[in-house]
Amino acid sequence: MAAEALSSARQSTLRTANLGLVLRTVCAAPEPLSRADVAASTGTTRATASRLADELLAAGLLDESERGAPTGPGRPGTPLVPGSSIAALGMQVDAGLLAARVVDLRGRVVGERVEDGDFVGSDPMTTLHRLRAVTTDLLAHLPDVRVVGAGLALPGIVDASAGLLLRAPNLGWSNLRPAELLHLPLTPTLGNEADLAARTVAESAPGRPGPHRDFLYLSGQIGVGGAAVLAGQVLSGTSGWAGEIGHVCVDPDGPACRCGSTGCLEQYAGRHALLSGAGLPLDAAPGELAARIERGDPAARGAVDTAARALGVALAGVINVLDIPTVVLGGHLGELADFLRPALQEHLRRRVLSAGWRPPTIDAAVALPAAGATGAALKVLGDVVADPARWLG
Amino acid sequence: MAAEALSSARQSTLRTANLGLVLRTVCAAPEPLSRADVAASTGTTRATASRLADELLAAGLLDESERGAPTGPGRPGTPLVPGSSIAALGMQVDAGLLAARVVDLRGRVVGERVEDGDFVGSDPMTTLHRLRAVTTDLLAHLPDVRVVGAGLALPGIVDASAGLLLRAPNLGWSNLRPAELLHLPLTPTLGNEADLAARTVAESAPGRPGPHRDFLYLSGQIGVGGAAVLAGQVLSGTSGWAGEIGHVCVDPDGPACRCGSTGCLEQYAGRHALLSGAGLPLDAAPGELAARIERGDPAARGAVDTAARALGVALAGVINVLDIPTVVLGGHLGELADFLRPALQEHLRRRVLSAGWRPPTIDAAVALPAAGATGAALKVLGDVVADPARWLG
DNA sequence: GGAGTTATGTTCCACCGCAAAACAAACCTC
DNA sequence: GAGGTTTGTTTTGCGGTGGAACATAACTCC
Repeated sequence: MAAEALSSARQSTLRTANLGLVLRTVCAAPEPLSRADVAASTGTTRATASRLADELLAAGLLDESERGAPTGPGRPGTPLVPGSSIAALGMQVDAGLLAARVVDLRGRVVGERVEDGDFVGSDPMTTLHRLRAVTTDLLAHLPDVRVVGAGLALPGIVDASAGLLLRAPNLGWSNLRPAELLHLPLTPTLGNEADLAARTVAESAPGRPGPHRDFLYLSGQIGVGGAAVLAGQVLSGTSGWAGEIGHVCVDPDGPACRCGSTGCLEQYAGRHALLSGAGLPLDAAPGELAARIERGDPAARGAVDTAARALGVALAGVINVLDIPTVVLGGHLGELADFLRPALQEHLRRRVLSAGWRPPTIDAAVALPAAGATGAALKVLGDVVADPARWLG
Repeated sequence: MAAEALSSARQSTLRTANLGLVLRTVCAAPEPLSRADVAASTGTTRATASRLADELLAAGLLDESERGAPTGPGRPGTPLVPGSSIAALGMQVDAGLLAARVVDLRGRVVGERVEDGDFVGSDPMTTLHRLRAVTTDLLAHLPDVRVVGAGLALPGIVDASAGLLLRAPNLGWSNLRPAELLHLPLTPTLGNEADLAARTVAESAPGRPGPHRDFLYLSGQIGVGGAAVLAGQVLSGTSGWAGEIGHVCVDPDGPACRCGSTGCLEQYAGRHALLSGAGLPLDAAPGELAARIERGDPAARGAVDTAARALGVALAGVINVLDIPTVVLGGHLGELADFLRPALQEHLRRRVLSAGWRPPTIDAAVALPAAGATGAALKVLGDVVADPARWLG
C-alpha cells in the first residue's frame, strides 16, 4: 500500500513511536497535561507514560511547569508543557521583505528581525548576505535556547532534498543554492513560501492543530501561490511543483501570461493585475485598494470583482477535484477577503458540485508579516515532534 | 502531525505491523520469495520472518508453492505466494453494464459475470435485484475460496461510512442504500467507480504496485470522472466528493452544464459531447468514433481536437496544483488515447508550468470491462493485506 | 487537627516480541 | 561420500510495555 520504507518494527520502534506520541499529545493539548492525563489520552499505563515523559524531560523536549490552583481531591499532577529551550530558525526572502524568526516548541516567537526592501530582480549574493547579517545578529541576541534547525521560505520552486532553488520568477533567481551563499552555522532546508505559510494555518504551534486541518491556502504575493492541506499535511507533489494555482487557466481565450499559457489566474488576481485594474500604480500600498473600494471607486470595485470571478473558476476546479471546501486567503488576497467574499462565494456556489450539500467557506489568514518564516520554523519543529527519539542523545 | 488515532504502540502492535509487512512484501514481489528472502528484504532476522510467515500460512493468507528448478548451492528455499483461498467480491453498476467479479489474493479472477444493459434512469430496486441474482449465481459456482468481503462500485457520490449513495446522475439514482436492496450475505462497502478503477492502475494485484504510483486517472463514462492517486493512495477528499474533474470549468463562457455551471469539461469530453460533435448518434459504439477518425472524417477529428483542448486546460490546472504529471485515460477516453495524445500533450506543454523540466505523460488504461468491480475487490483485499492480524483468528 | 478518601506518580515483576547465535536440514560440488 | 553453502528452526537474552502494589500529596469530614 503506502510506499513506506520496508523496514520492520523492532522494540526500539515501539519506544520511538510512543515517545513521539507523548510529545505530540502534550504539544497538541490546549492546556498543560499531567503524566496521568497523558496516560489517559494515549491509552498507555501511567507507568509507561511517566517513564516516557521523564526521558523527554531529560532531553529538554518537555518542561514541568508550576502547579496552578489545586482543583479537587487527590494528589495534584505536575503539569507538562513543551520544552521552552528547544527552538528553530525560520527565514524568508520575498519580493518585499527579508525576515528571520526564531520560534520555540511552545510556538512562541523568541526573537525576530523583519526588514522591508525591494528584492525584485535583486542579486542573490547581495540579498542573501544581507539576510545572513540579519540572522547572525538575531542569533547573537537570543536568550538561552537551543536552535535545533533552520528553514528558508522562498517564493518559487525548490528541490528541498537537493537544496536547490529552481526558479523564483518574482525575485528573478534561478538554479542556485541559497544555503551555500548564506553560509550560516545551521544549514537551512528550503521550502516554498506558500507551502510554509499554509503550515501556520494548519498548526497554531508545533504539533498543535490550527483552525483548519483540510483547506486550500492561497498566498497573494506578486504572483498567486497556493497549497492544498489534507489532514494537516501540505501536499507537496511528486517533486515540489505543487501549488501553482496562479497558473491554473481561468479562460483559455484570456490574456497571455509570461509562463507561456493564456488566461492564468495570476492575470486576474495577482497583485499587479488588481492594482493596474484599479488604476493604481504597481507600488501602491496594499491597503490603498481596500480604501478605494470603501470609498466606492468603481475601477477598484471592478478589479476586485474580476479577481473574484477568476478565483471562483480556479478554486471551484480545485474543490471539485480535491473536495476540500475550505479556502484560506493569505497575502494581499487575505487583506481583500471581505471585499472578495460575497462574489467569490456566489461563483463557488454555482460551480462547485457539492455546494448544495456543504457550501464552501472562505476565511482570511491572520495577517502576519513573513508567515513563511514562521512556517519554516514550524516545519523544523514538526520534525522534532514527529520523531523526538533522534534528539535524546 | 498526522491525525492518526492517538493510540499507543504496544507489543502486539509490533506483531501486527510485522505480519502486515511480511504479507505485503510477498504480495508486492514479482517472483515468489523464500522465508530468507523475506527476512532480507524486510530487515528482520530469518527467525522472525519465518515465525511470521508460519502464522500467515496457518491462516491461509500465504501458501507454500512447489519449488522450481534448483539454482545453486545451499538448501533451496520454499517459495511463498499469497494465499489462493482468500478472495473478495467486487460488483459494479454502471450506465451500460452490471458486473460481479471475485478476485483472489494473487490478483487472479476466480469468477465473474458481466451483463450489458441500459440502466440509465433505471429503477434501483429492479436493477439491484438483477445484480443480486447475478452475484448469487456467481458465488454458488465458485471454487473453494473464502470470500472475505465485498465492494460495490457506483458512478456517483457515495458516503462509504454511511453506506449511502448520495447521487448518481447517470443512473438517475439518489439517496439510497444499495446494500439493503441487494441483501446479500456479504454487506458491500460502497465506492466511487473512478476511484476504484484508478486502484486497478495503482495495484496490479493486491499489494503489488502497478505501472504508476502517482497519477491522475480519468474515467470516461457518460460523464467524466477522475481520481488523483498519490503514493498509491486514492485521494478521496474530506467526504467523497473528490474526483469530479468532469465539472472543472474549462471556459467560463462555455455552454451551460446540467450541474448549473458553465463550460464544464464534460461538455467537451463527455461521451455525449464527443459523439454528437462527431455527428454520431448517442448510442453509437465507442469504437465507431475511432474508426471515423482513421477514415479521416473531419467532424470526428474536430470533436476529438475539441476534447483534447478542454482536457488540456482542465488537466493542466490539476497538474499545476498537485504536481502529478502522469495522466492515465480510462473508459472511452482510453480508447481514444492515441487520437487525443498529440494535441493533449501539446496543450499540456504550453499550460503546465513544470512541463519544460518534466513533460507530462499520457497513458491509456488497460481496457477492462467493469474495472470498478475489480477495484472494489482490490480495495477489500487491500484491507486484508494492510492488517492481516485481524484475519488470523 | 487527625483519620479517611482520592488521585498522582513510582517501583517491581511478568509477559510479549524481536535479535543474535547456535543448530539442524537440504542441496550442490568435487 | 565429504566438505561447503544456504535455508529454516530452536534457544537464549534483551528491550519495552502492562499490571499491581506502593508511596505521595492533596482534599474532606468529623
